[in-house]
Amino acid sequence: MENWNAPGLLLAADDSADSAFGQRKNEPVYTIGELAKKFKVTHRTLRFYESVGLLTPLRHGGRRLYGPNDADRLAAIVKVKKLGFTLSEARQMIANEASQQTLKLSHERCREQIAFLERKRAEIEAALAELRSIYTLR
Amino acid sequence: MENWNAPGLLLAADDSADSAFGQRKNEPVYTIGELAKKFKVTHRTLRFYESVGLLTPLRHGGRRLYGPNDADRLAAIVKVKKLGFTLSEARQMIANEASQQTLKLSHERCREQIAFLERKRAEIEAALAELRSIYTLR
DNA sequence: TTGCTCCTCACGTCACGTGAGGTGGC
DNA sequence: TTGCTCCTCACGTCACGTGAGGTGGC
Repeated sequence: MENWNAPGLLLAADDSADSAFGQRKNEPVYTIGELAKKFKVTHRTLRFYESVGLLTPLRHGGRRLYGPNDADRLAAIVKVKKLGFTLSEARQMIANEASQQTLKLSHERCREQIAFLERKRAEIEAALAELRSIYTLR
Repeated sequence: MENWNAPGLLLAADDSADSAFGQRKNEPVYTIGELAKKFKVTHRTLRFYESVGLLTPLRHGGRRLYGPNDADRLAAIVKVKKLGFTLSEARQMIANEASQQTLKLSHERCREQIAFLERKRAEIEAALAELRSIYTLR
């Protein structure tokens, strides 16, 4: 693929070529459709993230243009969401970070989330057991 | 507790004493607070279920009075929700049933739900693995 | 001219949560 | 009079989904 960092990997050090808009030059730029496809989200999701200030793409004409910074932020958001956190929490965890790959996740908050997901898993397993008994019973 | 059937158990046959309001006589009646406590739901939830036609309690003055039929229906709703179905699905599954304990759950729909919950469980387990690695890493 | 991708409203969805402001019986 | 439980609006929440109606470049 392109020279873009996969989610979870280190961010290439490039502190010299940031433009006035906070976008690095000579790096990939995506339309909304391209970025949506890359991260398996909808156009609507990207516009929604922008409306709540999580993404701030440039514009070319009326069209949105997403640079590497946007892609990095989106990668972080998607990752945090997969861990079961809300967008508000995502906002805090990726705020003011030089590298979005290093999430602001306290030990305490991490414990809580683990406990929360374990409860959810237990609920799902109870439901599965019940459904399987219903299924084989009939 | 009272002579009310626990969720999941058979419904006592009592087709002789239904009043004009579809409530059996000489059987427990609950206020909204009592029913809420019994099923560990909020007042708001019971009012919401009524607003969408899932429950139809009688009234005494302005106050709601829930009879055994309401309790049976609520037991069924709570059970269906625990299996991960929506309220719309709950409505279909308990519609026009002599006994709410026998859910209208087709083999096909049952399979689908099992598959759905297995996917969710896999997502949760992936998240847990990631969170645990983050937790021990720091 | 036709397709494709993009745009901006703006209401809808799901299952309630959360006040505000008030009533009625012990 | 004070508490307690109940009542009815009605807006808020979360994360988008889903049209409607229109634009712009190949």
